[in-house]
Amino acid sequence: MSELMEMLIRRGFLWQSFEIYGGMAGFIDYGPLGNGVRRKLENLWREFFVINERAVEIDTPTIGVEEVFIASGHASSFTDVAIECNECGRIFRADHYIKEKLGIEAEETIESVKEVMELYDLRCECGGSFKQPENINLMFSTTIGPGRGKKGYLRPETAQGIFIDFKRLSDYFRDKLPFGVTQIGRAYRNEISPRQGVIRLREFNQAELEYFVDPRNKTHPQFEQYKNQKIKLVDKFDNEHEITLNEAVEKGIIAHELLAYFIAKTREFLLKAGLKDEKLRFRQHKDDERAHYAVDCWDAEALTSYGWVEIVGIADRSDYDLSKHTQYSGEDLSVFIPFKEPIKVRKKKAIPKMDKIGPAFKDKAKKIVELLEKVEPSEKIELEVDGEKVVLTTEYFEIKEVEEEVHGEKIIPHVIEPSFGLDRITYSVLEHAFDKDIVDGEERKVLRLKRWMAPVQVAVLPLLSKDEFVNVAQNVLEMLKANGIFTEYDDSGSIGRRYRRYDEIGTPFCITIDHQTLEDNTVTIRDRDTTKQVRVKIDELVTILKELLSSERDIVEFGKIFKE
RNA sequence: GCGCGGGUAGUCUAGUGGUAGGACAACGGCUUUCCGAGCCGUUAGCCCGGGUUCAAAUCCCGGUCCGCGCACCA
Repeated sequence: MSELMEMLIRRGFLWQSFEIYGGMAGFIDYGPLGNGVRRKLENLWREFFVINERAVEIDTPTIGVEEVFIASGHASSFTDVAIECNECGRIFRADHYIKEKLGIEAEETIESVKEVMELYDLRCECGGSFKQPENINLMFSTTIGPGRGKKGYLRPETAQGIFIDFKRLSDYFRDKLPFGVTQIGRAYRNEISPRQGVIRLREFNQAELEYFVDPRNKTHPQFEQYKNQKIKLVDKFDNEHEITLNEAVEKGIIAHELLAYFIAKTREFLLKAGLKDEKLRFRQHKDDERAHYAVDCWDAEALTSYGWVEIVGIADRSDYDLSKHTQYSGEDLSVFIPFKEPIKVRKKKAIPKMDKIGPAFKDKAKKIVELLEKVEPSEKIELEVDGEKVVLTTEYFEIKEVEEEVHGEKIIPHVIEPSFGLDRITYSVLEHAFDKDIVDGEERKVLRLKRWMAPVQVAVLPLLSKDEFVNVAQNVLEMLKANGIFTEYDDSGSIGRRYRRYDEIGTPFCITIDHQTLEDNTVTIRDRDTTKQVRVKIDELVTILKELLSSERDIVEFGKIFKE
């Protein structure tokens, strides 16, 4: 185990879930400190992607009824057909294996795979024969209600909950594009072989923004502020670029401005969270790598001890999801976009002759008239009414040219989705912050978190655990807590030992109550990164700490240096 | 899922069939104590299940977790 993981477990950032029952791969518990970091990351995310966008946050169930995932395509594309060798026991994804060995594009169904296997006498690399192909579904399934109940799945992404609520959401935004909807929550994937602790989990935390736009206008008013920023890009042909976002869009490396905007904003967010710029890059998905719903996708990747790890996916999902849900639910999930000026359109229309249609078709007449409205008029019109074919000639309608005013059009919005893996980001932040240096000739472990990301922001430490120091320290502690600062108190062990304790978990500031405190009501603030101390009045402590915690200013600006 | 290697206090580690030992950490105390000081004391462990044996941390089987490789990762 890495030195970092050892510390994270020992100090209460992360633990193996179900540990006393032997554990289960793919699940982790956030201890007090890890949970603190993740919460702070979530709040930072809200600041960026909810408050500072035209966006809202919602919360929908983690269980979804089967229909949702049939429509979304997860029920089929999430299911792989697998074949297992009788001899060596290896399992392959059938379609991949067939393509690799035979060069055939096999359909991903059991029947199709079976056919190909028999036809070509498909064998394993080791020479063994294969068992019957089987479906492997990577969603967790469950039953809603008692008995046979209703089939449901644990959601593999939070996004579907947003798409399903689209009508309500569009209404909430008064049908005006663009708008964004976010959700922060758990999602579940029944990974075959979860590895690398935090990196591949079966239950994980997502923060997703679904940004609905007019497909003809994939721009963003705030793009200005990012367009001249240089960024590291790896395109789908593995070419590396270091160019401005504007150029990337103009050269067609990034499909459009809106994707570029979210790439830039994501980068800004990740840097603010504490990821190191030199360990961050954006990589475009290759054509065969993209999810079934995506037309273009860029990942933010962080360099960690596990290599480059995907931490954010920024995808253009086009109208895939809304169209699918329209199709499967029968609900109209389009948005009416008015033209600036209504336009006049001359067109031919079939005007029904009610006195003929009524007697001839009786109860079907009403439906026929409705359908007639929608079809291209011609001398002879064929319609399908309740599964029955009806042929109409000009006996039943006349063709007229009419002028109509059209005020707008219905379109299905496209959706741009920045999707964040909070667990991976939390871990990457911790790994990038983990450092060692030498203080007074001794090695020290220090977690150089951004101040606003630290789970314990301030530690209050009496120099001696004697009543006169302890009493003052307790008062300072209460004062800081009352002002919303995450503060801990510690009087156990020598002062040096305690500084090390808080360095290790990334606490940016230690307040020490010493002999001089008792004389003049001043305390020292010690900076985690430099170990410098300044002396300030207790009365000014809250104001100074708040300023320090929300900025990167140096403590020496705030008081007399007590110790270099 | 397959193969290989591991699993001993919170952490690291010694222990090849015969009373589980140490270091660090944590906790209590002593020491006028500003960068992991010292001294005394305390808490705390053989991954789980089965088998072999008079006797299993140790040998065997199965499971599980961790690491690595293969496969998988919409």
